[in-house]
Amino acid sequence: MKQFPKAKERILSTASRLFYEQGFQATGINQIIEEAGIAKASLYQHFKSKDDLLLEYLTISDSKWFEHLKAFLPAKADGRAAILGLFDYRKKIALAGDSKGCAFIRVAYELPLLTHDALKIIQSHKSKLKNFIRSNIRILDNHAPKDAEELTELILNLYEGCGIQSTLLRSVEPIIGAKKIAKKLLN
Amino acid sequence: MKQFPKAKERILSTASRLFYEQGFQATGINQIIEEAGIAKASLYQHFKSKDDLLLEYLTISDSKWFEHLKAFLPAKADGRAAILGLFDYRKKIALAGDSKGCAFIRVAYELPLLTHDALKIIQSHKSKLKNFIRSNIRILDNHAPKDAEELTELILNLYEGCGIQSTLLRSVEPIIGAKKIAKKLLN
DNA sequence: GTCTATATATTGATAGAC
DNA sequence: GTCTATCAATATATAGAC
Repeated sequence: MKQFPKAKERILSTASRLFYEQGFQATGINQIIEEAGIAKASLYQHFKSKDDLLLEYLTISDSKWFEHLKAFLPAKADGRAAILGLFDYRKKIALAGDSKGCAFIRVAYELPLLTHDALKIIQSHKSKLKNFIRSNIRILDNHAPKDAEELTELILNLYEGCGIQSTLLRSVEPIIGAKKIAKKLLN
Repeated sequence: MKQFPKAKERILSTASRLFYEQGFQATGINQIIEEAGIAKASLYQHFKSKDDLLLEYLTISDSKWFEHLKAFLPAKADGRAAILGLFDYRKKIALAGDSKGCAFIRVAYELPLLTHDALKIIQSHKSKLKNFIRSNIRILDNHAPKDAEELTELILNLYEGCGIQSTLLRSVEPIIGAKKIAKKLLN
């Protein structure tokens, strides 16, 4: 029988939590092993380096984010409802006590000299987000493809912009306001 | 006769450059003094701590940002031209070789447990930016105040959103696209 | 696989001479 | 005000016993 939770999983979940709450650089290996309750050598048994831990953190955060979005949205939400649900999703996360904004933006802005691998994961995540918006715009849009693409960019920027405002102001108001605007844009 | 540049100024400009290029935590006191060409004790003669250096960096960046914007915009630009100029300003900065995105967002996202003072400077900066947009919207807007405020938020989110996209993708295309959209919104 | 103990480098900050 | 020398703490990472 396998232990639950296994050491590797405990390390990864602890590191993920700390990376998000404090930032990557502000989180030391020592704090991770202490809070995970394992020895330092055990961490390096499972992860090559701290950077390796970051890659796994980003990979898992990416898949979890979309899983949770899917679980959050009403089963048959598509088109307009799906896009508006995206703002509700952001609002829900922002309201969850200790939100620090988008985890991927956090890492990208903290580490301007990011490794190629880490940046690729982040860009891939945001690309999938844009695809999500685009495909739902196309469902409802009866305009030319060019207009649909422009609306996609507008909604995406509105979404990212309100996330920034919300994080800097420590308030959900920018998200609420952005959703109202999105509602009109999608009429 | 005073030296030029004085030690304090050399420290601050070196620290500012490194904070922006590498991030705050990734920049050590040792690197700052080495590149500034002064002794460590001299740094602590002028600045109480590294956090103190951060506060001065943010304060100066704030005022310089608006100075440079003013200098960048055509003398009589107001209303529509001023807002579109804002996107050109962002584009110009993004094209300047080593751009790492908005300095204030960088700090806020890197340091989620920011001191009250630092966060206040950042929020103040973004508040001034919103005021800039709002006042220029009001010049051209003949709608109700409520609509003007909504348009202000939309433009602000569009501006911040394209900054994020541009930084993550290492491309100016999101800024160019956002300006096109802004142009239509302001018609 | 997990542990203790250690290695080496670097961190932010200070004491005290000049 | 500027310097050299040094501080204690912490960083990431590894060696080797069990």
